[in-house]
Amino acid sequence: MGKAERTREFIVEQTAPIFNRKGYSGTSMSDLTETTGLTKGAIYGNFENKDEVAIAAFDYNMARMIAQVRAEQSTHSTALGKLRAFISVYRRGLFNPVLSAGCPIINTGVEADDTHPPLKSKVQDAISKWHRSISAIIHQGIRSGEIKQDVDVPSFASLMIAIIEGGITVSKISGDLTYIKQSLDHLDHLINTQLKK
Amino acid sequence: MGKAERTREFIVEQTAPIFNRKGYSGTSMSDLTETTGLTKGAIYGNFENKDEVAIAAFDYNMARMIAQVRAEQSTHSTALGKLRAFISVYRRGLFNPVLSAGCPIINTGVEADDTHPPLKSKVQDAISKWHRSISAIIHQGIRSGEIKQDVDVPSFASLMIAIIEGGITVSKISGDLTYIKQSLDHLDHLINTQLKK
Amino acid sequence: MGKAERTREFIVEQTAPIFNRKGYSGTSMSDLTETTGLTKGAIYGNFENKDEVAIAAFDYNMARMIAQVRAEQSTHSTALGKLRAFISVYRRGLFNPVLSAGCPIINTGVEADDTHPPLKSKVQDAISKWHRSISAIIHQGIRSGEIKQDVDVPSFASLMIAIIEGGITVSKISGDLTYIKQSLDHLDHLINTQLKK
Amino acid sequence: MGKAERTREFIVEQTAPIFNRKGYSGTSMSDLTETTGLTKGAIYGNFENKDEVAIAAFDYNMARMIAQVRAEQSTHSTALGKLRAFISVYRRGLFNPVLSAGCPIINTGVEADDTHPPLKSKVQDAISKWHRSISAIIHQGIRSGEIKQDVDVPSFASLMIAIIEGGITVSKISGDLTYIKQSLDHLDHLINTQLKK
DNA sequence: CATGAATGAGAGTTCATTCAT
DNA sequence: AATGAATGAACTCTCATTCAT
Repeated sequence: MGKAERTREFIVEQTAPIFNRKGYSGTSMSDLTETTGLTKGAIYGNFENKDEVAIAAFDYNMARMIAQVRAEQSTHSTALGKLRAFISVYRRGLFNPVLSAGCPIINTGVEADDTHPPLKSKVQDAISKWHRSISAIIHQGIRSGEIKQDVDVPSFASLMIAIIEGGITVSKISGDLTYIKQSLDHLDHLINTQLKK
Repeated sequence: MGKAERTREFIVEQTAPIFNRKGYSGTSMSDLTETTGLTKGAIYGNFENKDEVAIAAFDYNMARMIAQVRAEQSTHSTALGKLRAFISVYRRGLFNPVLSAGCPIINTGVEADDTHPPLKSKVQDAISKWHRSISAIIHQGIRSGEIKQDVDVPSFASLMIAIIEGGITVSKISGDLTYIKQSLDHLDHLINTQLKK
Repeated sequence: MGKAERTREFIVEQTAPIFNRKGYSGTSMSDLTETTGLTKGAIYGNFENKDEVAIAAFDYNMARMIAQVRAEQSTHSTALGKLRAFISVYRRGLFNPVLSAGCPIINTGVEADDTHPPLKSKVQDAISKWHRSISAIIHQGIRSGEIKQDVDVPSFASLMIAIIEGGITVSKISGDLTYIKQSLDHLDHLINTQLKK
Repeated sequence: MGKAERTREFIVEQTAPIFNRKGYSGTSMSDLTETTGLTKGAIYGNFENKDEVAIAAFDYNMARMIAQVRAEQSTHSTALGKLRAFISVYRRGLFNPVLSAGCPIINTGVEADDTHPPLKSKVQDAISKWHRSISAIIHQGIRSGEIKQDVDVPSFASLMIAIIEGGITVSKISGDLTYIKQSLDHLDHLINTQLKK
């Protein structure tokens, strides 16, 4: 890994939490220089502009979350276990460095939706990918006989995402962990009653 | 209502949708003058600063939503009907002028959480109030015999809010109405199976 | 004249000589604020961007030169007199506030040619207009019988412009007034021998 | 020629046309690295700073033009032939690689005049040298009996330079070759009528 | 009260130059 | 010598806010 690439990664690692916490327009280039200890020139030497840093930061935040889910999933061999891995990651939720400022999908999506097409598109991709990932796991569980055959897979995936995101987001902005707890408990219950044979 | 108050209301009505769509920092004072057709001075004559407009806009958006819920509730005399009124309002959801840019609670809360204490506090109040309102309706339903006695009222209220907000928010940012539909359908189901006697 | 328009004119008057002296890219917004005593906001309140100031400054410089020529021409009723008015203005040349930093057509054209299409186009318009103006005067002199009938009008106009611009520009950059003096003396001679009947 | 000197020449050859086209401040160090394929360090290893490259580039452009004139002059043994060599070089003018962006004397002089003393001084030297060169040829023609004795030598040299530079510059910025053509045709005529015995 | 020109701090960005490797 | 990442001053431009009219 060359020096440039290392610096690029360093900048992204350091600034990704700030973008997640303060949003795209709430994060200034000066925030980035203060956090990294680098100068503006150093950041512009490694990124075309602020957009590119923000996009890399979103990618980084997503990659970290996906890595956490994968790590959790790797300890489970069943489809239901892999599904519950999402819940486990979000249950650690606001104590988890990536999610402590709320889920990057929502944080980024809510701001970008009407103001920042490139980020919006990134967020939409992330949601689609997540939806496909959940669906694939359920299908695998159906094939393996763990999960009921008559499940409406895309609908369940949509509901699962909505419940998780609703829970974490309302807990984050209200400061009350009840929301995420109730959401995830309910989701566990749904998995046990609606999916599990 | 004096002229000043009428101008104040006019400004709030015109600018509330912009704040909901573009957020606090994404909305400039120039957006406000362009939308209202007024001058800077007219806005500063009626509001101390941008914060005060934003807060009034949030209040206005919330008041409109509450009014819609109240209108819907007034056509129902049962607790379950009143509860389902929330669902009806959000089901019209993204076709509804107030919610077309997503729920103001989430839109405002997500941005304000780490950057704007006064708005954050407004959002938290709105969530608490909503939670209390749902709880009160359930309690009333219990007293009237419509709703099971052993319901965990605060937990149900939390879950209800999380599911609604998760659905509308994920639908908004993904552009896919499935999320809100599945969420509200599921919530209807929960009301029928977990609350209704 | 409203206040905005007065400020706009003030900015242009004050900054036009700087643009002519230092060029477009050599003139910074800070040069403009220092010269005018205004703030950046005041300039940006009256002009879209630096380009717009530069274009207005070029127009202003051209207008001043044209005004000088017109004033000189108004004291002559003959075509030859009107033609010699151009020479008179350039003869005062480098002692004249507008031309003291060289002719704005050349100064602007040389820089803009490969770097600034809008200014380049302005300069080309100015040259065409000047060419047409000279041609029209010669034609009028032919009609009135002052000027020989067989003159190649466009060629003479082109030569006249080239000689004037060559003289003033070489004098400006060499610091030696001989060039402009010889050029204009020769041009006078050409008018007397090639045009005058 | 050592390696360092070869690199230096390579840089100058490659960048001289850019400086002539875009000017000193319009040419960035990045333009130089892109054009040469070298790195910043390579350029700073061979030149103290951008000024030094610009000066070397001006010298190179002038040397190329002088070489073209010399080559043309070497095919003529008479003073008038040597004088007409200047015209020939400028007649190829805008089709000639060195002059295609206009004459470096004017391009550099106009920008440097009020902003860059070292380049300005270079330009002034070039003009003086040219003036002396023309004067020497005329004197030689007088001595050899080709040229009239009563010619005002310095004045003719000044006029000649002004006409050439006016022609090429106005043609360059207007995009109309008439100016340079009329200027050089007229100069030929002047040589035949005012100098030639 | 309303106007809108002006303020001024700070935004994102560029670029000649330096220096550890 | 050459590299190219990093510097830091200066650049163009924005925007919430003020205040003379």
